[in-house]
Amino acid sequence: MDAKTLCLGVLVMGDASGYEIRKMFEEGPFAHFQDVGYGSIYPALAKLSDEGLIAVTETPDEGHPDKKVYAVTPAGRAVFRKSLARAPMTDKIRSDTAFLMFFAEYLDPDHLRTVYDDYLTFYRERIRVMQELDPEGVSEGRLFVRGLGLAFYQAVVTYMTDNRERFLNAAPGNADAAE
Amino acid sequence: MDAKTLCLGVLVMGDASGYEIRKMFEEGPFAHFQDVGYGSIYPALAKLSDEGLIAVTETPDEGHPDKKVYAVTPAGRAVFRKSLARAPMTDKIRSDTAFLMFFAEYLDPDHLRTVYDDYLTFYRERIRVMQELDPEGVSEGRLFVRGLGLAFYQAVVTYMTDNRERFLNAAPGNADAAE
DNA sequence: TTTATACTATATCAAGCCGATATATTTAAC
DNA sequence: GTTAAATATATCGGCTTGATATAGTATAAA
Repeated sequence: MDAKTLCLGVLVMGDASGYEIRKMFEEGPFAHFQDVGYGSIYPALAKLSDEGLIAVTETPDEGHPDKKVYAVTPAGRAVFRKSLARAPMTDKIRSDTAFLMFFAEYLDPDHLRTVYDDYLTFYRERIRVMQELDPEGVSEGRLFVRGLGLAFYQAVVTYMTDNRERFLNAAPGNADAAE
Repeated sequence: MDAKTLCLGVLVMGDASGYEIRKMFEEGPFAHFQDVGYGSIYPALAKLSDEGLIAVTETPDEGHPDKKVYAVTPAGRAVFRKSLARAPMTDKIRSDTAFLMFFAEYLDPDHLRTVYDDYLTFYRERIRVMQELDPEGVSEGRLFVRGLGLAFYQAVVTYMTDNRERFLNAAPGNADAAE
């Protein structure tokens, strides 16, 4: 999904600024399966605005300087619906930590242990935060996707907890460092 | 991880051509947690070559035309090890399918069902392929990462199998199509 | 046998994305 | 009273992505 579609998705749920859209992907409901940064959001909003798919309202007062709140237009809603009607492309998972663990034998054992435990801590914390959501009034889609995310994070934590000692001891550590 | 490090990683396991490197990420042992295409691989190999981190051997005969086989140099091995010594950045998961399911209420129910079942089929097949690997002579790191991948794919399949009927029936379908 | 399809193999390109950075105000903390 | 964090918009170079071009080889079908 391109940045334009992601922005439209956030806006069909309610008006938002570029900053607020970013927060949705950083900490909000999309954080565990999509990401888009300012460098994509602001150009996307400009293009969507040009195409008449969203409308902007500038609010100069209200504390912060020149906040621009965007709202999706009926045309924007139609375009968003059409985007969803297409077959989605396959998932993309990029885990540098998995790549690093793949090469465990090339690593200093202490570094491997640190990376391993930081990774576990990160996902345990993420699960904790996700479990806090109050399901009251939340859409079926959002609840389902949250459950899916929880299921696989929990699988990762379980696997890594169960195999921790075995893996950290089995990895020879710095195998051919003196080559 | 940038394309250069990913290429170095493949090459420390054994000499390979650009085409063979690509296959490692398309179908090989890295397929489920990293991806890199020709558009990144060939420029990366050129740069690594310039920097003396890999050496190229052209084999004009042997059937195919001008196949270039790359081998990592001692300097390349050192650089690769240093890359792994850094703290890896957090995982990036981009699931357009999850995004689509988040907005289930905006979708045609038949389309949602099709996407849902295609997704399940895709991951069931991926699990089947991953389970085929013969663990004989495979490194600890590779076995661990494969187990991790299997664990979370299985979690996804289990969750989606268990919640299929509930979700597909609960999603109202085309909720506000006539707005 | 010829034709078509798939595979091996390298390479480039436009469009778009990513991470970092710049700028500036406001709120919160110490 | 000062520092740090949060709010807020925006840009930029470098890199990645997906598509495309090119071309020989192997395999299978007609």
